[in-house]
Amino acid sequence: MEVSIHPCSFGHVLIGSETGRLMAVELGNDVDECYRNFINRWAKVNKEVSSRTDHRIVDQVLQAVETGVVDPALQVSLYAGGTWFQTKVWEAIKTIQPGSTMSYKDIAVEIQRPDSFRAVGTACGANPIAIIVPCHRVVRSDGSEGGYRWGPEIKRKLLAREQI
DNA sequence: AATACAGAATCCA
DNA sequence: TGGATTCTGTATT
Repeated sequence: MEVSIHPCSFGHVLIGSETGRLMAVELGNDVDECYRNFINRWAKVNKEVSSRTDHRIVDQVLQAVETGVVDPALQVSLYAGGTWFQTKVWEAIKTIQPGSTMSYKDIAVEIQRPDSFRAVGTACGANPIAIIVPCHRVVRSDGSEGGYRWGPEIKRKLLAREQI
């Protein structure tokens, strides 16, 4: 996987890609924190890391991070390192449109496991592709925001800028 | 083997 | 209105 780290309006963002597809997006306050998050998340998957950069993907991700608009041509891979349950959750999250939200319960129903809403929360926290897989659009069924792996402030900012 | 989580429905006071 | 109880998948201890 080709990994690079860039400054952005949320601090720093780590971008990982492989064979032309986006594999990882991590946030952090500085380069160290980004890389630590990345290592922790991918510890179980034996992946080679190179510092080569896929400029096309980096450009697409940086634009998405800064504007919230994701280039439809961006190829994303959800199938590396997650359990079956997590993969289903991420697939469901990816279909949430900008400006709209779903509850953890909604996601659970969507993946045919209506009682696993609590586990859905855990799976969201394991999302390897920040912002592009819009786990910030998953909120509590009572209307409150719920938690966020990279800090509730970022979740609030992301939701606020998408309000139609 | 037990606990802790980015949640939610239900029961009971 | 608010606390305890139960449910679920994973990681951590």
